Amino acid sequence: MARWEPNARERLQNSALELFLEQGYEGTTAAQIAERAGLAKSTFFRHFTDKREVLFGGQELLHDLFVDAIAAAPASATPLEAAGATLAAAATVFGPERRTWARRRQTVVEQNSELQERELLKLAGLTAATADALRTRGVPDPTAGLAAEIGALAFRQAFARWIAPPNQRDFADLAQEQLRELSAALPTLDLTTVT
Amino acid sequence: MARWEPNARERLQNSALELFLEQGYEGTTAAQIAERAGLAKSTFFRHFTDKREVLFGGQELLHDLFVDAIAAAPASATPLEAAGATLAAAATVFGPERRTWARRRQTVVEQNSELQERELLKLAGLTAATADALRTRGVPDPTAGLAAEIGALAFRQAFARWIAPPNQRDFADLAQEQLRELSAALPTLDLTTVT
DNA sequence: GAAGTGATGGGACTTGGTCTCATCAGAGGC
DNA sequence: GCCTCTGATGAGACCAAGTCCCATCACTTC
Repeated sequence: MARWEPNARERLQNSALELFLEQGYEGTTAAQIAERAGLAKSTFFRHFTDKREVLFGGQELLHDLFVDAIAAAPASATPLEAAGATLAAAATVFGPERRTWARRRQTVVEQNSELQERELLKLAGLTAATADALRTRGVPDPTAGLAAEIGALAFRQAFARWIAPPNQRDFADLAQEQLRELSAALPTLDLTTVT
Repeated sequence: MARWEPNARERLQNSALELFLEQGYEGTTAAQIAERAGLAKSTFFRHFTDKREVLFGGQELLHDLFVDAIAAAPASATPLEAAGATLAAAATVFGPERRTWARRRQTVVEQNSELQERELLKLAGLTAATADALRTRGVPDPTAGLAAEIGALAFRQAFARWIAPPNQRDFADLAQEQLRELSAALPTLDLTTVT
């Protein structure tokens, strides 16, 4: 019997989510999470810088997927099309097998503002990376920032629908639909006069 | 001589900003802030729920200004014009006399991600309130969310320029300019085909 | 002058998070 | 088969954030 069971990181993530659902985020101690995973508190903080971070794995992966997706988009793609490519890339991460996990995670995040703050920071990072990648591609400001922001909005809305209980549709479908709806709505904001 | 010097809250805010600039945010203790303000640590947490919150006063005021500004906008205003009204309302808070304080505060926030998280949460709250106010006004989705998001982007960019060192221009000017630039850039994102 | 109110001080306590040192399993070299 | 090196872990001391409770004191009101 090995002293070290494998996948300590995963075990911590699963134990954390279980405990958060049972006792709430604030009602759960880092030491409890470690204990359920068969580890010590100090080991928890060796794997995650934060108690919050245990719910935010794989953010670097998304970051790279986004940047690569824009770099790989054809030169003929419009800024919003390039942003749409990031959503398609994200769909490879949000497969159907992750949906129930994402749902459970979401119920926890919704109940705690520290977690919402962390989520906003991560999303802001992805948005900034998207805007940078667009600028690298030659898209000028303020178009690059605007396209990234609209992409982020489509991402958030698509994610919310992907997780909404009766839903069975793919993330990719929902994301493209959201982006299409947003782009269709652009003319409705038209600014005729500014005082 | 009164036992309680007046303006405990303000004194704490000023002491905190001073200490953060001298020693950094993480290098400063809540107890130190309280001490410089002539108060006790427990009193600090009676005035601010967080160590972070000491840098985020007056958020409720902005919230109300935003909501009222949209409610007061003429019925003929387009969604982006209504969003622009929130920026004009914000300008009453960001007067020239607050600029140096805002600059100092910004240097602290830029150095710490916890503070950036908090700032993102506050801004997200304002954005959501703006979108809600637009919906109340009869603006349908997704236009309402989109207009609020663009307003928030204009706000962020205007704020950044307002505190950028050589600047002397009013926040109101900069905000309207940013919003105009963004709305002018909208056609450049046009999504011709979505795969 | 007595009672009430509100802001404060002080200190105990829990938990997040850091740091250091010892320990132990496995890989590879001899 | 033994030795050493490495890497993941455990244990515990330690600091600061944040909570809580209770005593204290200035000011107000009756």
